[in-house]
Order: sequence, then structure tokens, then C-alpha cells
Amino acid sequence: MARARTSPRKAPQQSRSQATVDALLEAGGRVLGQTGYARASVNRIAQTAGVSVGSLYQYFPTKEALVAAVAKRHSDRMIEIFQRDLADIAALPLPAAVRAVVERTLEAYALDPALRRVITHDVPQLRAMARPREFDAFLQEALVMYFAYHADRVRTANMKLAVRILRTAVEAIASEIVVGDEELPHSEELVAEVTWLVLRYVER
Amino acid sequence: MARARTSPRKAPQQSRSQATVDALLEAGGRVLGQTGYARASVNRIAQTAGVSVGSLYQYFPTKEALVAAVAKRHSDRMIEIFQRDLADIAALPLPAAVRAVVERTLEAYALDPALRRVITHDVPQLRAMARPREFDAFLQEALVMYFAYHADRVRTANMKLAVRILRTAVEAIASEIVVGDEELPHSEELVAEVTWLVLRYVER
Amino acid sequence: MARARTSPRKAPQQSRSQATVDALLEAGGRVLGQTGYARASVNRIAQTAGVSVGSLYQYFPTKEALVAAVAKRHSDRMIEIFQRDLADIAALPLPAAVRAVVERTLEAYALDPALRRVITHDVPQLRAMARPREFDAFLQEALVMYFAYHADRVRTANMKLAVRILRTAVEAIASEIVVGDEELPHSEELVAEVTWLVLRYVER
Amino acid sequence: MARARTSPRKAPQQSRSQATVDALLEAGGRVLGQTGYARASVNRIAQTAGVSVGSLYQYFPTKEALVAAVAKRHSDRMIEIFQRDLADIAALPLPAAVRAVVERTLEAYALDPALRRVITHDVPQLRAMARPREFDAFLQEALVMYFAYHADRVRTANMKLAVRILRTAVEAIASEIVVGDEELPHSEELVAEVTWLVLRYVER
DNA sequence: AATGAATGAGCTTTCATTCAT
DNA sequence: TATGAATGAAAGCTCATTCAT
Repeated sequence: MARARTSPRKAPQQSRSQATVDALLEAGGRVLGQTGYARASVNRIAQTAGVSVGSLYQYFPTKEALVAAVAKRHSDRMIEIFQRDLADIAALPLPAAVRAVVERTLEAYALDPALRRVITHDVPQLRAMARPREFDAFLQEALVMYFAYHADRVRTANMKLAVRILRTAVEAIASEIVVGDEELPHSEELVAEVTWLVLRYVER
Repeated sequence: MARARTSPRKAPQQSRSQATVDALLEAGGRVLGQTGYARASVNRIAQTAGVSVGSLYQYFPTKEALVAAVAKRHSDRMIEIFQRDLADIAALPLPAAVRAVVERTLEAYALDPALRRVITHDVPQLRAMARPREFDAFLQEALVMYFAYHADRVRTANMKLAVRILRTAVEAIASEIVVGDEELPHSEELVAEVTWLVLRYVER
Repeated sequence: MARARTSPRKAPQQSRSQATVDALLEAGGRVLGQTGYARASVNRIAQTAGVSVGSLYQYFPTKEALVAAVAKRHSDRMIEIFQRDLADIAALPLPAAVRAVVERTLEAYALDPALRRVITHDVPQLRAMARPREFDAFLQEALVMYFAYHADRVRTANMKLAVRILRTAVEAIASEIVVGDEELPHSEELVAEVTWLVLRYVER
Repeated sequence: MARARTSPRKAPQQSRSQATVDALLEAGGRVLGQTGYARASVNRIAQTAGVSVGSLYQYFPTKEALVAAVAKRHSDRMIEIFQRDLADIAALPLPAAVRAVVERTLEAYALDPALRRVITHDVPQLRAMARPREFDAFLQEALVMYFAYHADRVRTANMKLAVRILRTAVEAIASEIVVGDEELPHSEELVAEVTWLVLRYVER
């Protein structure tokens, strides 16, 4: 009865519903990314989705719930990009592995960086919702494990803080630079520099 | 008529006016930091300043102008903290200098991080206003010059990108960690790690 | 097109339809009584009835029509309770007869008083629909006739006004007190007092 | 801080404000009485008052608070009518006193009976608000005291229930009949009948 | 016949801004 | 100059009703 107001209202049962939900998530992501949270009114989102407000509220009990769903979807996609062929990386030597991780990270953050920024910064109290931070948490875990495995070549003192610093740094670089620059993110130059930053930081 | 709508409406010339403006900026900073942009209504700010809305609009043509002034004031204070005794640093050897810069940067970002976050992330459209970025620009300049001076020990290829990466990284670390943690920002540990990050990155 | 919008849309002819209509009336009564008119949405009623909104509109052209049907059903049941063995009463001496009528009246009003209250007070415009007043009209008639029959012991001047006053009084007592109190309505005390009120009022 | 949301927001300080508040209460009473609670939208009330919605919310934090204020105002006026020269009545003999009380009661209920009905019946959960019942409570007290004083001629067993029954009866008669009929309420006929009802009921 | 997805007018409430005093 | 009452567009959200399936 006292359902959490940030979880979706009901699961769509017909294919028409699914299309509506998809359109809403798509439109939600676009409008949020383009206008920011404050100006992303539910009416505007519904209109962009080619759907009425009523339909929006049929599936999401509040604006916040819709935003949460948009955030989750985006986070899932980032994780998906990051994880593609991830197993192969573990076998690589450290420098190559770090480079590969940096590439994937940049690529993941390059997926709709405007939306990413809005989700992480612009949304007021995405309450009780670890959702959008999911990718961050995932990355933190993965990195700590990986570095622990390479403990022979990597400084292990204060690993948690070190990874937090690294992750914060790379995330900021990825999103800031990705937002400001068109070509840079995919440039060999940027990858090389960030790889260098990470490698030199973690090496004993 | 074509007055820029984000510049103060008029320069206060009497001391009473100055006091009013100060109270408004002070209140603006406090309310913004505590409640975020969306809930920081212009009435609330005026009330906190002990002044009527009418008076507020005597000095600031729009809410945005007031927020811009608050942002500028905060940026100025960060620069002031950062610059204190800055000349002395130039003479230090690289590691000590980097460490000193890191310390100051963390200190500067620790000045009202809540307000900082609101200004940089929460305020719509202010982003394009350059104002709050003033400190960042200042830092970029200073670092490029400093590293250029130490060209013998520092990788100079692609210096602009390198400094941008570094600055982005340190700024993110400073603000993210400063916001999330009470003790960490002032800890020897954090300073040491960030200094290490920077030094290893820039060294040839 | 010029169909009366408060009459049922069609008479259900199959038993399945009848079951659906019954479920809707039942659910309508329950939801109305529990939540009041404003919060008794048509979707909620349909859901409670285990039926789709579409089906509801198959049998009732508007929400108002459904509510009217619910009201009629409730009124019918009140009349049914009141009339049970009514013929036997006519033969009783005045005091016993009045007492019996009072008992039945209280009993009739005790049938779902929450719903009764909503129907008589909470429903906008339904007031003019006469339907829920049916029981009142019935009672008025019955009392006038009964008292006329006992004209020897009863004041007959202005009988219509007197009965109207009496009926209003007893109805109000029944519904107000029934709603507010759990035990009182069925208490000997209340019956005795109301009987006394009526008897003393009508006696010459 | 956690001000009750049903109390007025602020006291008007200028005469202009007072006029606005008065207009709102006046319009609120009129619109409520004419259309019932559900259709009495704040916009409609504001419009009827010749004022903007914003102004309404300057003085009343919610629709409920406005309605509460309207209810209180109406209750106060009823009490005022009822109490006028009330002291003189205490000295009268029982029949004259009862008659006077009946007259005043009918008169009080005749003051805007439509509004009275909406307030007592139509407003959903006038929460935590004994306000509109104030007149009822006042009347109950007054009657118990008066009858206790005349204990020699009045049945005193179960006085509280008796007065509750009486009050309910007279209130219902007053409001029901007042609503339905134009002349009746002020007629000698009605006063005589109701006085008779009360007197015969309470006399030993 | 029955379903339930879709609609959109209408609701209460907020807040940047203006202007008579 | 300073005040604060007044404005009204726009926000999030609900719900009676329709109609394609």
C-alpha cells in the first residue's frame, strides 16, 4: 500500500504500454539532458514523448520516479558499455589493462554526458536512491579487486582512498571534457594522458 | 533598456546601501547553500537578509543577477585564499610547491562547499556566465606558467591538456570529497595522495 | 442523445451482467462509505468490484449515475427494513406503535450510516435527484396516514408540518447519533427517549 | 516553524490587506454556499473576491485554512445572533424562555443555511478543527445549564443525552426547513410547534 | 462484452516580479 | 528609498471519460 513513491507505478502489460514507457524514458532523458531538472516539466516530457501527462502518471507516480527510472536506464547502459568483453582485460598486463579500462570509462561517460551531469548534479536529493550512483559503485568495486590482484606492481596502502581519488578524477575528466569538447574524448591523446595519470599514480 | 540583466542594477554609493547589498549577498549565499537553487526563493533571501523584496530588486534586476553576484563573491574569496602568500611558493622546489598548491586548492574548495556545489551544479544557465569559472581559469593560467618555468623536470608536451586534466581532477577530488567527508579534506593522507598524483603525472 | 444521464445505461439481461452490476453497486457503496465522494474515483470502484472501468461505463453512463444507483439501492434496503412486519404495528396501541416505529427507524438508519451520510450530505447535486430522499417521502406518507387514523388521541392541526418536524428530528437523531456512537443507537435508553419525544409531541 | 496548515498564514498589517482578507472570506462563504466544497476552487474564490490566487495564498496557506476561517467566521456570527440579549432570557419562565431560545436558534440557523450545510456536511475532514462545531458545543453547554437551573420542572435523568437529542432535533429542523422553505422559518407556526416539541419533551 | 491504455481539463500551490503607498 | 501587497504564469498531479483492441 505505502509503495515507495520513487518506484514505477505498474508494469506495462501490453506492447502498447511498453512503447509508451519507452517513449517516456527516452523523452525524459532527452529533455533532462537538454534543459536540466528544473525546466524539465512533466508536461514537456510527456509532450516530447508524444503522450499525455495522464499516461505518464499511469506508469510513474511522481516526477521523481520518472527521473529515477531514466537514471537507472542510463546507469545500466553505462555499465553495459563498460562491461563488454571485460573478462578479456583481466588477462592483460597492467599498462594495457589500465588503458583498456580508461578507454571504456571514457566511452561509458561519453554516452549522453549532458544527461549524466544532470543526474549526478542537477537533481535535488534523488532521495534514497543509490540508483544513479550505481555505475560509480560498480567501478569502485571492480578497480579495487583488479588492483588487489596486481598487488606486486601496485601501491596497496590505503587502496580504498586511492581508488576513490582515481575514480573521482577519471569520472570528472570524462564528464567535464566530454561535455566541453567534441573530438577530444575519443582522441588518442586524451586516452594516453589519462592512462599515464592512472599508471603513474598506482605504480609502486 | 538593453542593459545586461545579470549585472548589478546600480553601484551602491551610500554606506547604508552597501550594508543592504552585503546583507543580501550574505543571505543569498546562506540560503542557496542550505536549500539549493530551486527552493531559494527571492522572498526567502530578502527575509533572511532582513530586507524587503522591493529593496532586493532595487539592487539586483533579477534573481539570476543576485545569484551571479553571490557566485562572484564566493569565487573572489576562493581566489583570495588561494593567492595568500602565493609568491613565496614559486621559489620552492617542485614537490614542495605542488604540495603547497594542493593544500591551498583543498582549502579554497573547503570554503563553503555547499554553496560551491549549488553554484557549479545546481544553478541553471549560470553555467554559461563564466563568473563562477573565474577561479578555474585563474588556476589554469597559474599552473601553466608555473610548470613552464620548471620545464626541466616537467613533461611539457601538450601542457594545456595536461593542466586541464590535472585541474579537473583536483577540483573534482576537492569538491566531491570535501562535500562527502568531514575530516578527510584536511587530512595529511589526502594531501599526500593528491600531491603524489600530481607529481607523478607531471614528472618526466 | 437526450438520454437522462443519471439513469442506468441499459438493463442487464444476462446473469453475468447482473453479477457485474451487483459487484459495482456493492463496491460503490463500500468505497463511497469509506472514502467519501471526492476520493471515490471511478477507477477505484471498478477495481474494488474486480472489473474494468470500461465495464463500469457499459452499465452506468456517468459516475453520477452509478452513485445514484447506489443511493437507490441503499434507500430500498432501508425501506425494506422499515416495512418488515409493518402491518402488525397498525393494530398496536399508540405508545407501542410509536415505539415500534422509532425502533425500526433507528434500525433502518443504522444500516451503513457512513454510506447514508455520504449520500445525503457529501454528494454534490445528487440532492436534487430525489432518489435518496425516497425513504423520507415514504416515511412522511406512512406517518401522516397512521396519525390520521389515531385522530382521537393525536393533535391533528397542521399535521403535515408536525410530521415533517418529527421526521426531520428523528432522522437527524438517528443519523447523527448513529454515526457518532457505537452502542447508543441500539440502546433501550435512546429508544425510550425518542419515543417519549414523539409521543409527547403528538399527544393532544 | 511547523505551523499548523489550517491556521491563517499571517495577520494583515495594512488596511488594504484587511480588505483583501475580508473579500476572500466573503467570497469564500458565497462560493462555498453556492457550489459546495468540491466545486469551490481557490481560483474561483479568488476571482469572486476580485483578487488573484497569489493574494489568497499570501493569507491562507491552504484551501483548507481558508475554509476553516470561513467556517469560524460563520460560527462566530451565529453565536453572536444567538447571544444577543441572552441574559434577559434566564429570568423568563420556562415556556417563554424555551420559546425565545427556539426563536434565536431558528434565526441563527437562518443566517446563510447553505453555507452552514456545506461547512457541517460537505467539507471532508475539516481536520483537527472543532471550529465549525463551536456553535453546537456552545448551545449544548448553555442548555444543560439552563435546564439544571429549572430542575424542579424539568426531567433531569440522563440530561446530557436529552439535550443532545433536543439539540440535534432543533438543529436539523432549523437547517432542513430553513433550506427548503422561504417563509416557514420565521412563521409563528413553526416557532410554536418547535417550542411545543421541546417543552413537552423536557417537562416532568 | 470486456479490457485497460490514453486523454486532457482542471485542481492546488509556488514564486519571480511589479508598483502603489 | 523602502515596503510588502498583489499578480499570474507555470508547476506537479488527479480523475471522469473514451475507444482501439
